[in-house]
Amino acid sequence: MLDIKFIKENPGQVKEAARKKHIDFDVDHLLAVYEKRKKLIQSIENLSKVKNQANKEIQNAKDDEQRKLVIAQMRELDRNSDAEEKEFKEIDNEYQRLMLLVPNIPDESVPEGKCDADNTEIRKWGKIPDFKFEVKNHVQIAKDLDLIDFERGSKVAGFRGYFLKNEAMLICMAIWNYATEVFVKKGFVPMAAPSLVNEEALIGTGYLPQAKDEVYCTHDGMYLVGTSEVPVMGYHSNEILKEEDLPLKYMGFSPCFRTEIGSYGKDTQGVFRVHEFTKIEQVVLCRNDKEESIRLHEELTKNAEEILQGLELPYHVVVNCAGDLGLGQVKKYDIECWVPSQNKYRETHSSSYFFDFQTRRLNIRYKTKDNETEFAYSLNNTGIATPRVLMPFLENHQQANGSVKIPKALRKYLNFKEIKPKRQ
RNA sequence: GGAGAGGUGCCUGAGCGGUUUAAAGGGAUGGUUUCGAAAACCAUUGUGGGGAAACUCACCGAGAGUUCGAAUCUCUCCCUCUCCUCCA
Repeated sequence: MLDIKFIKENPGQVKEAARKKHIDFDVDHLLAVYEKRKKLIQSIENLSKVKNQANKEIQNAKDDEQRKLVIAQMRELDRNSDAEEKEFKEIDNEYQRLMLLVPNIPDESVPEGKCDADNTEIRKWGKIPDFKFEVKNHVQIAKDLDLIDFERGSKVAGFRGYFLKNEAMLICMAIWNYATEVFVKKGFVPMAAPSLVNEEALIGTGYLPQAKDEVYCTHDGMYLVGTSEVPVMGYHSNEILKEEDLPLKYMGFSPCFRTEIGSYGKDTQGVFRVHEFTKIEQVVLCRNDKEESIRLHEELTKNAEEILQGLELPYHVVVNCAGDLGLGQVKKYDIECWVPSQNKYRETHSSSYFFDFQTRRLNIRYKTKDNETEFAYSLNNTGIATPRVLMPFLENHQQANGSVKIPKALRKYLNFKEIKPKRQ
């Protein structure tokens, strides 16, 4: 959510943001609704003032005669105010609805573009492996080594269902342990967060109302989160934090659920795009300082890169074009890992900052040293998502003999150095 | 799931139809005092909207209702606590 004062003073910037993000939003309509709402509020408040004064008169009335007279006048006033209040409710609903749909302004450095194809690479790490044998994709590797059972997965969980088995499951747990250790060392507070949440948490983070199709909801009006960013951001909702406690850095760990509506036919094989997965997420609240946001954004991105380097996975970082930004995002980097079978990089991480877009919705503020109350700024980035990372993991570490080698960083969490073919 | 008790300002907690522009205590901030501190005393101390300002409106879990008037009465919902039941 943006500040209505900002929208009023800078309608051009908001219009430009909508254009750049390829979002259809009528700024002039919002401002018209806002002005109408304001006039109604003023009118209703004037009436309240008159009524408040009349109430004092009733209290101070010397006799019943006078009291009855004022009461009669009040009844008349009430009759007129009912219609106005009804009109206000309608206008206010419309105003609240529209305010949730105003896009945040992308940073000047965000390139033009419509979709992920227009994202631009800013750096690369790691050597793309040069295999001297026929490369297998991760689905084949998983099948050959009995690591993931997709057939039985779909039997139980439907399309995109899967069971992680044997070393695949152990590796996922090792990756969680490894990543957790990295984040705790960096001062992040590790947190197992709820994945079943109420509507407020999803509105607050900017996933609802506009992306309703992508979220699972339950029969009792709860929702399954697509990322622990949602519960972890909700953690401090309606709170006033202390400036000296900022930045607050959390490592959220939770199952994640995504309907993947709108991605029919994409990545139908394997563990890249599934309905249910597990993710470690970095979530940060900081002061309302643009420079600090930018600095922390780079830091969160580097943290994720460090983990990929530990996993010895070649990757590159792209800056997302404006059309590939979410409603609230100011700027986003995706980190994409090299996938040998596809001969391209695929997204494993997404690092973004929001300024106060989320914290306004969630009402997360802090007291400055001068005792001013300000909205905090928020950021988040993936830490590591499993089993998605198994796709580049299994493929990049595959060996000519069909085994998969385990990178050193994970060895202390596992009692094997490679995944060997199982004897029949 | 069943029964009961509650949700009030930064915290504890009073108020149960008009004197509440929310008592009292604690905390915090400033001041007096002091070589300095503690203690004591004095003062200040919520949020949001409108307005240049004076000022004004709203907010006592959320929403609706009764009333000239609601923190206070009624209804619905949400949440917390205690006990029981069940349970990984």
